[in-house]
Amino acid sequence: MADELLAVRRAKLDRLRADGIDPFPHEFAGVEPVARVLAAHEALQPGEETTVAHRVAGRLAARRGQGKMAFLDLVDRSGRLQLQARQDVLGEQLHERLLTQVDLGDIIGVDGSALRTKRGEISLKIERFTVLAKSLRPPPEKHHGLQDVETRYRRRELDLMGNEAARALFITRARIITAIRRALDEAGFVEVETPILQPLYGGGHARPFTTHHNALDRDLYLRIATELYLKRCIVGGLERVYEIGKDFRNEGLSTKHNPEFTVLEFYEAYADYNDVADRLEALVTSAVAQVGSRGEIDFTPPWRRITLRDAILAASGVDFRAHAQRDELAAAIGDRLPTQGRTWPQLVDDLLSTFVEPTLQQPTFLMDYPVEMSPLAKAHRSERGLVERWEAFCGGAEIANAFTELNDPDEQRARFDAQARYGAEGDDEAAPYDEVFVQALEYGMPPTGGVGLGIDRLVMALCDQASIREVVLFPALRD
RNA sequence: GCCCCUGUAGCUCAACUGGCAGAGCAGCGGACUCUUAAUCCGAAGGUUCCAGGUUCGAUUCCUGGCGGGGGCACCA
Repeated sequence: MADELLAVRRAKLDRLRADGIDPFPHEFAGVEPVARVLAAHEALQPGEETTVAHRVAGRLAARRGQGKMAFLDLVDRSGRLQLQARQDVLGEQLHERLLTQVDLGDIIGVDGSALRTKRGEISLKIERFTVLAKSLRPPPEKHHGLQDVETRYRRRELDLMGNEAARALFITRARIITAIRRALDEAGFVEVETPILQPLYGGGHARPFTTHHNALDRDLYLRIATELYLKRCIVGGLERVYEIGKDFRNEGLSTKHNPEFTVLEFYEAYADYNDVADRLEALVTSAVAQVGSRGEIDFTPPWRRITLRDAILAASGVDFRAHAQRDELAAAIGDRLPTQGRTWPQLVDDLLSTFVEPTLQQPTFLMDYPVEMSPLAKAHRSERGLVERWEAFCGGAEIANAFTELNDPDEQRARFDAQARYGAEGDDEAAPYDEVFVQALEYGMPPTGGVGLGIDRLVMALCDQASIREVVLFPALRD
């Protein structure tokens, strides 16, 4: 019974204290990662012992043997190391304490000397050990790990503790982000932090979360994007800026959507959407170089670039450019999609998500979107009615979105007015008018290319994970 | 919000067509100085998610609820 398991561990805690041992000491200096110990003794022959001293620390993960010699497995963030406990080394009292008062799951520190056992495993012969933190609850099952999906998400610490693959994945995630940050820094970008609490949300098409500031007695929104603030940094002359952080969207949960998600946005003055496409390829390439890529997707540049029009035409036979009127387009679609009550831009989006998006397994840029779908993008230099925008897809999902940024303040004002009309017609995701942003453009923003990249989606693609919950440490769940 | 699947010991999983709820790991007692999913002996461990219903009898079938997973819708 659970209570008995807890009581046993409590009793051992009391026993340690009774023996004058602090089960929660303050520090344990000079610890080496176990991977370094293993690497240092590769050359040892089976049965060979050394006097090379090492100090390691970590969680006790397994124990074999209960007699005068026992083997223990110690796990730290770098790996797993076998410890050899010998009564003739430790003495009867300490040996007994190690085997009876120390439990699986306890954090212990060990001083010992390296050897390779007769069976060939590099190990540390325990000369001294220290309880660094007594574990009062039983750890996950030692060889199946923690399997229950709900518990893995809700109690991620147990998932990380019990499942090597989970630890490895989140380390990989961190390395991907580091690689991207380094590549941007090396390209002369300035990392900035813009408000998460915003008086007005903007930069995307989504419903926001609302919160309240007591002292100001006013509602604030959690940002849905960093776009408008980052462009104000461009206006101010920073020229190359980026931010990596959380955006929040008040929408449903799915394997591809978490209400808070990590996004990279970067803006580059004097660049257009073609230039920033090249840069995104380069960023992802540096991430792949750091961590490799599991799965079927080949991120080697250049990625396929195809216009949205040609992609939809090839997949569905419908040319949305030939049907500028809503009813005409609906007629061309016929009964392949429900068209009732859908607007022209929504129909284009339906064609994209139904016929094209699922087929985009390998990295692909879809170029040139209708202006109605893109209030912050600059008009296409040669195609009337389109803007210079692309979205990047892989594994059947969108990972990035970019445009040549609209920097004409009068046109931006007109685009906001159009959004306001959509809002009045009932689109509760229409972008709100942002006068401060438009005034910033009036001071002059250089021609600029900007990109938003979904970090969680990228990690999913690089790590071959089907659910965003596998790549977010603490995903949103129902209570 | 809708559809499908799912919930059994601390953990990982069994339990035939409705017939005494079981095993492994962990824990407990014991044996063991080169084990590595250590092994062996012994004893224990349960509100089968919750509430009803059908039945002589429900982990099993039915209804409702709660939680989870997947899909749809939503979501650029």
